[in-house]
Amino acid sequence: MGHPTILDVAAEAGVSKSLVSLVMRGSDRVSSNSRNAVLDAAKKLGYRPNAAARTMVRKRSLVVGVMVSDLHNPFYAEVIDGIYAAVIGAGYQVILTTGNRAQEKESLAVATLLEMRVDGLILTSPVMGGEAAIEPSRIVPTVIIGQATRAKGFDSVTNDDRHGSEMVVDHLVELGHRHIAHIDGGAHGGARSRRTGYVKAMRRHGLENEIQAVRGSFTEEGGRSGILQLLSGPVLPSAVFVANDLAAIGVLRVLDAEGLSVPGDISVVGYDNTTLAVSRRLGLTTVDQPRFDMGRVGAELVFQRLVQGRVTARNVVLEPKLVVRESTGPPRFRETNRSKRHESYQPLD
Amino acid sequence: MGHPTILDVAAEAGVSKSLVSLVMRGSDRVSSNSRNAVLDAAKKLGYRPNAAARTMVRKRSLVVGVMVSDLHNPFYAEVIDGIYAAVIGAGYQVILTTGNRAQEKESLAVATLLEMRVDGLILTSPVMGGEAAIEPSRIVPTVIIGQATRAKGFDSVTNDDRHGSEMVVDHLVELGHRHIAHIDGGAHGGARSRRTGYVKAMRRHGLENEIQAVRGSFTEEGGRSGILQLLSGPVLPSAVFVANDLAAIGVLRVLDAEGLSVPGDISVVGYDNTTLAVSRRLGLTTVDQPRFDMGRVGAELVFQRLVQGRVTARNVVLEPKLVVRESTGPPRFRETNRSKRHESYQPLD
DNA sequence: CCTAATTTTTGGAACGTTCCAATTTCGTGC
DNA sequence: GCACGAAATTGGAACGTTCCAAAAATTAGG
Repeated sequence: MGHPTILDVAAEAGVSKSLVSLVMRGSDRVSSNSRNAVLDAAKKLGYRPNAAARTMVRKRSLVVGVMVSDLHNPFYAEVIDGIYAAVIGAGYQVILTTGNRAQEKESLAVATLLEMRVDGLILTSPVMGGEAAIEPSRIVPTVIIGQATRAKGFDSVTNDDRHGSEMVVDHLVELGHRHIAHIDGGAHGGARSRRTGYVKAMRRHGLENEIQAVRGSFTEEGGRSGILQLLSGPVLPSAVFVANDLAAIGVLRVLDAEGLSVPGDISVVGYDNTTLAVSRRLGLTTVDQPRFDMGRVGAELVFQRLVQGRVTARNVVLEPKLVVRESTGPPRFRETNRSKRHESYQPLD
Repeated sequence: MGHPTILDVAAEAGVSKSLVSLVMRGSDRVSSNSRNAVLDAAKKLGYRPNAAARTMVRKRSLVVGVMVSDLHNPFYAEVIDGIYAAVIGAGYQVILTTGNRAQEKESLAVATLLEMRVDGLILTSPVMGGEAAIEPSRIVPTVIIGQATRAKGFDSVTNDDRHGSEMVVDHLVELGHRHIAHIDGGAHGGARSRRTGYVKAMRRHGLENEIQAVRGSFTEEGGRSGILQLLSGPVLPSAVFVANDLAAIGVLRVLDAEGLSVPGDISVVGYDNTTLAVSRRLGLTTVDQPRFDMGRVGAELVFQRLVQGRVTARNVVLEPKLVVRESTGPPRFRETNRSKRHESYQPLD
């Protein structure tokens, strides 16, 4: 005989199953006598409500499901913290599954959640992109976190990659840099915005002709190959803005091997403020995404649809924050020198 | 109107609900005519099985629940990979919850899983220790990963902390070190075994009088305070074995600030082989726990109880692996010098 | 073409809750 | 001590599946 049921508790307490149900749901229209009898019986038998049965009859589970694209990336841990805060606060539960960065595993993970009849679904940067949300969003309020999208049926929460990049360039310009290069993150969504922000800010500062963006990727190898490209060029930039921290680590490794000092010879900036950025010797200047808030807001968007019945899609963009550490500093040569050297290339300003 | 049910599909396909059920479960005693009709109808209506209903009538969910103590620690990500591999391979599903290193949240996370009627439960190093498993294990096959226990009703999977520590000492001795200090991890379970292994190995090498273990913790701050203690002592050890990588990072930071070179002036070893250990400039020599296998074996233990009906508790201890990187090297002075200097303290050998 | 054996299909009961309308119990005022 | 309203309690239906015994359809053998 497996789990005791509400009926076992009722028999033990000498009341009806309905009364037990009432007590379990915390109703206040139960005499304290009965309540105690039921509670005692439940404890004695080790009763535990059966969520499956409850879900079936209520037609909702009071659970929000989260598909985490990559548990290896501590980035999502904090997003999940934010999700938990909002979801638990609303009296719901959270369950997680992971797709481990593989498309078919992600699909399976989402399917599992949908079959469990979660009342809301949160997807963190699925590899298959916004596509992943289309089908689920027809069934259940769905939010994508960390991937911009302008789709109709679901919501998204992202950080303002473009503005984050602009802050990086502003910071470097303020330090006196002019020749600021960018190693981008490839063709991915976020990568493009970060690149756009870089270009836009450079233009804004009148550094149009100093723009130098090379192809990289969101991996250490991407940073490595990017910086090697820059090193093989005619002029070394005085600062390089790398698409994310991991790639920035790749850059630092190469610079180290080449005997170039950071930030003496060259300043380096990453993006994401991962633990990588704070680890060891040199702290990496980087951009911090408001991860906790991204999770919290994601969950809130779910509840807006769930509770208030909102149906129009919302795409929330949160402000990132520049975190200045030791990998950036003034350029070695007074910038006036450099700009003079380059003067002939500058048509205006 | 919400989800279509098996009855809707049956009506659409012009067959009975039982037949639809049969098809959905992949039975082979269905004519291919009916199968196709049902499959078409299901697709047309967007049918998705209701796990809650299935769980209720079958009295099992085909789900293994995992309570992850700390999603911020990438250590568990790989453990979870191992769990997934074994669980999915067995035709079950995985769902995760997290306790975020807080006792009451862990309890809630476990309760959620139990109410969902998971068929097996895996707990990764719960803060409340083995206690956490006692109650659940009366209901469902339960395994604790990463925390040694000799309890009766459930299983555990750990790495051999003692042997791991011994390997560290062996490695350092082989390099020529004699004065090897240890910064421990506090009163925690694993910390104690690591310390024991250190002491045991030192004795085995006849270095009883070189034993120097100071109190630390599994945090960066723990490493920092530990090394400061050692630095304030009369003799600087030529090597220090730190309780885990995070604390080792703390040690490296202090050494760096003090202008001591690693491994020139002092060798440093961590434990856990986290990404911290490989990041940036210096690779940290450390001990790698077989995380994937720990997860896999954990899941297998669940299935042994679930499928084969094993009832006696099993405590599986897996072998860790020494990973030698650049933070260890021969001591600066030939060891003969040092041992001569210390000869008077050594009664034997 | 009939019968028996086999394959395919079916309806009803069960799973453990919640919901709801109906019933019982309790308390109060006269 | 009775009537009445309020409070507390109750039993049955429903949720969407699986299971099972039984019915229906098909096939094979003569």
